[in-house]
Amino acid sequence: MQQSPVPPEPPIYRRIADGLRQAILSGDLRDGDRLPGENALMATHGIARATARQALSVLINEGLAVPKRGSGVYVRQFRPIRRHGSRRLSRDGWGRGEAIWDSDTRGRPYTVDEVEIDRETAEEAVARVLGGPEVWVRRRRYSVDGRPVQISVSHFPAGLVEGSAITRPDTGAGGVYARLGELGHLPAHFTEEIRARMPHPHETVLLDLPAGTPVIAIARVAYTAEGTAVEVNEMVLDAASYVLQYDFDA
Amino acid sequence: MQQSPVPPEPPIYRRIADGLRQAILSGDLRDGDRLPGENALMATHGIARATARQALSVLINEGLAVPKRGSGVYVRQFRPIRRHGSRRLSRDGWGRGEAIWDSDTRGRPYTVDEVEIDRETAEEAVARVLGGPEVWVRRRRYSVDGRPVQISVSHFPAGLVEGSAITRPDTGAGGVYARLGELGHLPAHFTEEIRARMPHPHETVLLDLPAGTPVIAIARVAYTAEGTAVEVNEMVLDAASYVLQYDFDA
DNA sequence: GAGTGGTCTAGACCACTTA
DNA sequence: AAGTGGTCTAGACCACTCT
Repeated sequence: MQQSPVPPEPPIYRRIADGLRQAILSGDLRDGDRLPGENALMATHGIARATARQALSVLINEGLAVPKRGSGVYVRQFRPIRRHGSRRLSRDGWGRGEAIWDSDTRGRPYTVDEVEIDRETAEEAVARVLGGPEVWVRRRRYSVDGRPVQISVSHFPAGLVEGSAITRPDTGAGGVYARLGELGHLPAHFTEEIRARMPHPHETVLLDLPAGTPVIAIARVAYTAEGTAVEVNEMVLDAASYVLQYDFDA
Repeated sequence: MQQSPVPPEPPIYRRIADGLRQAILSGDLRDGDRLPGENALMATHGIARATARQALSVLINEGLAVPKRGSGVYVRQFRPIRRHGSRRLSRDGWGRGEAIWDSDTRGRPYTVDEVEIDRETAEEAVARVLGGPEVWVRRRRYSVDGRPVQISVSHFPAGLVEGSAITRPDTGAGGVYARLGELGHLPAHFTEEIRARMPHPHETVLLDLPAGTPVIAIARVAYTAEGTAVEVNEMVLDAASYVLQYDFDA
């Protein structure tokens, strides 16, 4: 007897996860809806508890569901903020200015906390770009609707900003860029390097991230018109809260 | 007796995961090294197998380790490709042109496969941008060093490219943009929207992604100088294989 | 108090890799 | 053949949420 090559059945936990994913992506289960819990899955599929948990953990690690202790597992909500990088100023919207992805374009108010300002010795990569290891560092965390969405760590060459408002909590009107301008080092060019990865544990805490949420890491360098690097800003964003947009010419 | 508030000990599996993560991040365990396996963790910590697995699964879902059946769990390797978005042409490197993150800047050769070209009815968001649902679609997959790193799906307005080489596998010298130029629709402006998320199952297969790897999704729209959208390109990148770079003016 | 998810034990059989 | 990770069962105790 010739056996035709049968595609092997996926394991039970995966078939269950596939069904639930389908229900979420098709819209049968909507934002915030409760998924069948461990007990429900055990009963309806006749499986052990560990197997039910495994099925749910697939969706949780995919970022599609969020577990809430003592309550249940829920479909994850999603409403990203749009962050503009290079924005072409000469013409505001090309074509109809339509975006591919939905996002919340209203400028939702954000709050800043966890402000820390220190004089430090920078790590090697930052020191290399800024031309020396002595830096002032401004750390802060941004929240929207009371939920943290971004951590930001800015580095400035110490010799350049020493004594200025940049080394103090309140930088005054216009913020650090206005102060850099007054010091004769107005940023004119930017480079942004972007990566995505799973968060480190301390980022998970600071951004209150559920499992299955990647972060977007942006390393932004500001240069003066003369080409001097005057700021290195390392940002870590909750990937579920952001859409980045860059507009540029060919 | 007054109890001072004791910080609760993390669970065993988490303490083990923390230790292993520390070993990885500190460099004690390097790229490709083998981690202690399930049996080793059971013996040295005196725990059940499921607990050892849970500890390892933390690192796997963080993208720090990769399991290989029948062999072991290994520290994940990492050497991203640098992809340039808007590149400032007038001056090649600002400052010393130093980058924050390591990356492979040599232009490694890539291969293209899974090429599919079809005439389709586009989904709503794409149709809205392109001004109609009738499109030609070019799907392809890029690999570097034999490993898939990117999926790309390009949409072109059917009425604009009908009959041109864009509707055929071989687009000729200069590729689709050269052909668009000949048709009088040379792209002059681009918009890129960027998101990061965990991959969908079919993306996991196409990109051969281990657990714990996010993807970067880029939706790129090309516009002519007149502002007509002539291409919507939706790319999905293995986040572990890429650093995106954007250069722009203030 | 009942139900939920979080952690953990002690087994079992399997497919796969390595030597 | 021995060792590895992949799947699965059948229990247990806990902290937490909901009503």
